[in-house]
Amino acid sequence: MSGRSRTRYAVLGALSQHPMSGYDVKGVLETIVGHFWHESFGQIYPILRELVAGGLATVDTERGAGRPERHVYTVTPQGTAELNRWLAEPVDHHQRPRHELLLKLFFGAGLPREVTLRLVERHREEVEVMLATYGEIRIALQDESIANDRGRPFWLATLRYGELTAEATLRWCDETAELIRALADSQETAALDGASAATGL
Amino acid sequence: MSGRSRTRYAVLGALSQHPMSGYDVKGVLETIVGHFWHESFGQIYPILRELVAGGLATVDTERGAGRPERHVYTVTPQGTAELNRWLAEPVDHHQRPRHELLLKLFFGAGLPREVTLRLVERHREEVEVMLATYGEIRIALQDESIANDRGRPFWLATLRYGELTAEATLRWCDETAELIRALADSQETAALDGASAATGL
DNA sequence: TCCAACATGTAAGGAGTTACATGATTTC
DNA sequence: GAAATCATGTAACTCCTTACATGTTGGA
Repeated sequence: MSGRSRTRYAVLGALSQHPMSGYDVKGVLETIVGHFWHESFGQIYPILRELVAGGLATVDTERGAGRPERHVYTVTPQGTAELNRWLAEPVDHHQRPRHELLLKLFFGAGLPREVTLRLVERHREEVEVMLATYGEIRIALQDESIANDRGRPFWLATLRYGELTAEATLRWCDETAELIRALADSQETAALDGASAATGL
Repeated sequence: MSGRSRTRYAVLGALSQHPMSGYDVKGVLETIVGHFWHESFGQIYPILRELVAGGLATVDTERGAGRPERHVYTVTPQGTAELNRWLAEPVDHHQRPRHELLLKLFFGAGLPREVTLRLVERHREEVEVMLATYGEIRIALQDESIANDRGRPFWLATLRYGELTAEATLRWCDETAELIRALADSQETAALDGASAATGL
């Protein structure tokens, strides 16, 4: 019932691909969707229960000899309707992001230049790793088993979003690193004066 | 004491600019920092209390005749040390983002093309608004009162981040809208067949 | 006269993470 | 024999938002 938790829709969305277990839902959310969404088991399992209680999904329990139980969830027509209703709703633009690096830079003028530079360089490395991950996802999406899936163009679009913003971020990192280096020359003495206070020693 | 709440550092950061009230902290966080950070009063006031209790800040209460009380907080040297310690720490890369639009697109292949198109176009409009806001912030940062502030280059850098990623997003929106339109032609019949089921009617 | 801005706080509750608890099967 | 993967769930706790409660000053 509750407010604006989007977890139920992420789970419903995963199930809409094909029936699967809670463990599988987590897997889907971690791999292809992982670069822009995530859910923990602590969220997924209770939600699956709610979905069944609300008639949006059904469960089948598979028992292999001695194997752990496997609960396979299937979306009902009501579940599909509820998912599609939400998908068509305008995006809730209300949640503002929190970007820790930017916060650190914003208040980091008093730090020695190597420290802020390091922050930016580290971020650059992480973005490079992300870009590499996108490359892997792109290869996975070339698999012929999904070549004709009607979802594929949209999956590629979400990937493209990651690539374009990552590339922009890379450019920003280079620009900003350059800026900090340029700043260093004119602030050399100030940085030295302030170094001990700035690092709190 | 707690885990990884960054609220205390955001507040400490605001106070590090100059002594101010809780109301002012909110103001700072909403204006120049607003495009990449936010805090609610429900967080700010308790944190200010904690900061004083922990010796990281001090309070002065201003009483104008009949006016509401104004509590002005000042960072102590320990507060500055604690802030700088955190600022120099590598960014906690652990928090993955949640991008609602991408989630909707990812699972939205079954929707009529106008619906997904609308989602993308709406996003484009919002990004344009953001870019306009950045323009206003840029003008505010040209004010001569802060022209010599050593923080200014860093403030401009955070702004630049917003601009570069917003521009990349704009490009993505155009590309994706084009893609959806192209898709429509080949999926016309499928869209018509599935329209009633897709909208849940 | 009313509204916006200034100003401070608390309480309830929702959202989400992390750690815990448990155990089988498969692969190296 | 160990580690990774498959598999399900709960409990405690943190974080954060929202709503509530209250009151002043200044401008349109």
